Amino acid sequence: MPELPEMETYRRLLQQQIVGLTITDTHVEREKTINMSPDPFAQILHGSRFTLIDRRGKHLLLHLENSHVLLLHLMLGGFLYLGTAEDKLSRTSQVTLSIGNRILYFHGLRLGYLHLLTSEQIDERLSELGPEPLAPSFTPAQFSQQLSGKRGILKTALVDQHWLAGIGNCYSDEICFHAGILPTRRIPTLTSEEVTRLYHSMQAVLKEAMQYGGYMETPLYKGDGLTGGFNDRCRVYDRGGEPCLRCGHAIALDKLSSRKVFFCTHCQN
DNA sequence: AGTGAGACCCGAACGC
DNA sequence: TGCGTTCGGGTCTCAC
Repeated sequence: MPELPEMETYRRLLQQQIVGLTITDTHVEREKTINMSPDPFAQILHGSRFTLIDRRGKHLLLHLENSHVLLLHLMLGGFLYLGTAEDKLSRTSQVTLSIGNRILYFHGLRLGYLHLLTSEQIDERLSELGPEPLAPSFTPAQFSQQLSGKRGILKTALVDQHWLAGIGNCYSDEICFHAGILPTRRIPTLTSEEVTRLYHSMQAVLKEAMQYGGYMETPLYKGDGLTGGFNDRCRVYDRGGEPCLRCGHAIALDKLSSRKVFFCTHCQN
């Protein structure tokens, strides 16, 4: 579901929309979503100001001036909405934060969570994540070196958050399609030329998706013209049976350890 | 090390 | 219309 480009879109927009503003109220409808009782949660947050919105992999980090950090993972189906009290959706929003004259809704956090942590706890929690695919330090040589130790299937590696942080089911398929390489390939069979192509496709696909605001269906706020612009730009993901946009052959849908894989057998090999 | 299964959770989609 | 059932999907954990 929400992957790096979606979370990065949220990061950019929230950075503009809520940094500098103060939390005036909190509501927790589902206690499991947070990591403490609602009372201390409210006590720490109430009156605190957002100083920075950051992202690591698929996690969003909302930094507060009291040195605490809200760590958000949307998992599947989670989404955010920044609106007024009248905008409250009929579906449950597990946590809401009142910020200025608006409310930040955390919707659909079924398996997702919003944990309030200290900066030390954050470092601990995020230390297991692999490198950021778009970090300048993540070079083609680094990518190639990481792949060289692996014998498994390409897609499995791409979606492994410990190995590389931020890519999920959709973008792994989109990247492989862009590179013309089957996601089901065994890593040792990849030539160095193919590894280089994969690296550049990863950069291109993630950057394009970020530029168009990712594929989230709901805008972050009224008038948000960015979020979801990548929705109809997916080339293979969720297009099983539909014609490939490059060659017209039907997009194949397969399963790889209970995970869907979409690819074009004609354009990818 | 890689792979697969099961658990987690609940809205959505489906079947009758 | 409405009730019950199934399914999905990221991540963690535990087997093999």
